[in-house]
Amino acid sequence: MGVCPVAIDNRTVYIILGLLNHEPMSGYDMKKRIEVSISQFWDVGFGQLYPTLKKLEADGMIVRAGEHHPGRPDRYVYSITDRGRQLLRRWLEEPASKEYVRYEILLKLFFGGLVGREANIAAIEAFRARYSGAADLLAAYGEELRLALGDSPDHLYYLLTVIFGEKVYKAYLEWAEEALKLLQSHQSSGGDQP
Amino acid sequence: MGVCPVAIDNRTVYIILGLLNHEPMSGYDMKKRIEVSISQFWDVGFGQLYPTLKKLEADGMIVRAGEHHPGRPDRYVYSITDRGRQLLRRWLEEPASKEYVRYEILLKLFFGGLVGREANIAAIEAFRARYSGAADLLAAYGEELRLALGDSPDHLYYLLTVIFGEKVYKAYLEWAEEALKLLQSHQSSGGDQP
DNA sequence: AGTAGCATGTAAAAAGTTACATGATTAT
DNA sequence: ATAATCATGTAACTTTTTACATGCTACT
Repeated sequence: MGVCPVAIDNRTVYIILGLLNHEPMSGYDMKKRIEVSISQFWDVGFGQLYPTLKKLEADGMIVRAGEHHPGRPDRYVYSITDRGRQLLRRWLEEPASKEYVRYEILLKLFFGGLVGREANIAAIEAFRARYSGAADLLAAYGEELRLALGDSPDHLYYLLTVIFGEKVYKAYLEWAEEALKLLQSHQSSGGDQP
Repeated sequence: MGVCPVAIDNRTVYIILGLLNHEPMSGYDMKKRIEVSISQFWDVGFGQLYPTLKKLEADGMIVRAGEHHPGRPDRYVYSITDRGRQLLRRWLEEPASKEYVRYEILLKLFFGGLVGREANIAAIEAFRARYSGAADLLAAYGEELRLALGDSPDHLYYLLTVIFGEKVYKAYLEWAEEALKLLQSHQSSGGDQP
């Protein structure tokens, strides 16, 4: 009591607690769950996951049940405790921090005058390729979720995050189209030295 | 030669080189420039900027001209060297890394079932408030840039990054509207303990 | 007299990435 | 046989954030 033993800003903590609040699972399970949904807006690697699990257990936010299947890899299933659920709820009720983004493509375009049209067009094409498939996949997943909305109160919340992705990916693709048109209409002379 | 002395993944390096490629300036100047434009898609703090300047100078990518105004704070103006320009160009021609995003609001909504409607609605309202003003400001800046397109070949590239922001912010706001409507139509029973 | 801006930095801590290490099982 | 998946983790490194430290000038 008194001193808070768990880091406040470490979102890995809350991702773990959030997943365990739904059902007990192993670190490996968490990683898989994260990959198919959460990673789209907040990714977590093994290098963060396993150490954070240890810390959360030491602080009594989660408990570990060792499952030693002889002849198979160890598998430790974690569950959330009441203290952990409290911590999770406290975080959920705090205002969310500002969005954090890093777009290397925009960095390169911002300084794009140095290299000329072709390199910049190629960069935008690559960007578009990254999202044209992803947008369709997300839309399909969104459709599934919309149909299964009644199955669980959580589905509505999952859907909100999927709709976010749908809109943002659509914005990405529209931008790529417009950017390519703009670059093609303004023929710049390229940035190579004479 | 042989070993590359400058870190490959440190984008602060390229932001510095990109700015200096345009004109010589001090670290403090760079920070201000970054704040009004680049920070929207890649922010850099003083704690990264000054140490990176030292390293770039040690590696011969930039040179420092000391300006000791007696009675005023020291001011060191940096310029890019040919080696620095080479490094910048090499980076510009490489494919851009994948976009990196962190949306805490989506994390909270994903686990939003635990706290009930009001907290989630408040989070989305706060998100909307963050961007409704920003979107207008960006649009105004975009208009200026469109009118001044002929003044410099760089303006077209700046405009591309501004259009990106316009589209993405618009997507944010549309999502917020839709999300609020969805939450209000599906009256969930709240997540508090009985 | 106090605040804001100019201008430089450092130190420590936190967060995140990457690579490595181990070893079983299952599918091709 | 070989590759992929299951399953755990550690160590080193890089990156980023936060807080601190200094001191002058100009404005209110």
